[in-house]
Amino acid sequence: MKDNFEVNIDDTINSGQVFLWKKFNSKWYGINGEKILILGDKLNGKSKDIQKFFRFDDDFQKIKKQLSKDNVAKKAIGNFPGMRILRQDPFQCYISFIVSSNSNIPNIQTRLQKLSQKFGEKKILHGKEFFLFPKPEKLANASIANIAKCGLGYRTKYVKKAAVAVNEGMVDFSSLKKLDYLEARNELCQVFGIGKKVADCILLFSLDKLEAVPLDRWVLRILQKYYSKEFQVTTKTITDKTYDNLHDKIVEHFGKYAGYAQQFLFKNERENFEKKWLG
DNA sequence: ACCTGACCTCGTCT
DNA sequence: AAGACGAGGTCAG
Repeated sequence: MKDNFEVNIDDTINSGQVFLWKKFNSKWYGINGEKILILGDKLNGKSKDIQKFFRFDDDFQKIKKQLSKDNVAKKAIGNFPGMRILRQDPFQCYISFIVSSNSNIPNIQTRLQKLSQKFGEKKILHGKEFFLFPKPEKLANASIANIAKCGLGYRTKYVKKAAVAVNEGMVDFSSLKKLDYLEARNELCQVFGIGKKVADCILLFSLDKLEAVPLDRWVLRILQKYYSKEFQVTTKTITDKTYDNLHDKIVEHFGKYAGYAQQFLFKNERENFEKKWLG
């Protein structure tokens, strides 16, 4: 709680967790489900929404200290000491990462903007126009043809089915939060279009499972580059079984905050390669 | 059980 | 300027 002043908003927004954020006149405006969040230079610690979103309930010093036992992570944390993991609106997070498969950040952002514009509620704030993230019901009842107009390609049917699953109660986020990590991941993977990587993103970024470690191309690259002794990763993509084996070893190595480790390593490596973030 | 290929679309790079 | 390339995966055979 006491080190909230350390939060680096830019680094946090630009770490591939969220996509519906824009900066106007040095203020960030973002959509989190049914809410519009506004962030100035410093966090307004009074707002409950902001506290929840930035996970002020986490003992950040303790987490950093624990992860710093690993030298590579320590360096990444040193470079981005104010980056946090965000606690997002679960439905938005769920759709966001389903839509992220085999794509890059500008692409993902465009798709989500179009979805919001087409199916989300319009709001005017500070004289600017915003669209809230669509409600599950709205997406569930949307036609395949209309969803497809948002440039989702083959992910169209994933989104439709995933929204229906939530709308009909097959997927219930508050129940998932109560399950342990692996049970919750198995549940999410039942949804058409959600594999282990996407499930891990949803769990880490919206369902409080800090031991979730999304193993994407970047993380695999990082493991090859810096952890050839600890984890033998040789391929660009991995099978389901390798995913689980690797995940077990990673949690063993980093501990229960492994998800935070992943985020620091990911951010650091992407910055090395100057990948694009949000505008 | 593993492995491989196909997959939509779009921004970027030639 | 048109064409190729690849991007934070998943599913099906």
